[in-house]
Amino acid sequence: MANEGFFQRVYDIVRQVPVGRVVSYGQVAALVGEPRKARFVGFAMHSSPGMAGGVPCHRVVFKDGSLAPGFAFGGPDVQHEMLLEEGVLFRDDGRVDMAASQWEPLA
DNA sequence: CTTATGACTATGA
DNA sequence: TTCATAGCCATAA
Repeated sequence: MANEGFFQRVYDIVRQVPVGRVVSYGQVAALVGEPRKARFVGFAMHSSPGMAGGVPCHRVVFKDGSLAPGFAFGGPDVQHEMLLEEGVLFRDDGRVDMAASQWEPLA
């Protein structure tokens, strides 16, 4: 493991995110051991096989809890709805309540 | 080989 | 609080 491409490692982490939880791009990057590649985490999601590949890219959000504008499954509203279905808590601003729904890796 | 691009984040106004 | 800019570095052409 860990010898695969950077993207492959990102998919591996995102795949471990449980339902009802979200992670920030920077957090995923940190979990793969490279916190400076936060942008490529998002880029990896763009190239990700999606749910079909076991990569719930809709659970990956900004550190702020905002969703990706314009690159979600058809609109941030769709991603927002999907997360609601998974039990993710949202604030009135339309942002994810990171304090309650951010995934904390259990080593 | 070089250049351009990007689902980010931190910082400053 | 929101908005704009800089730095970040892998991937594609």
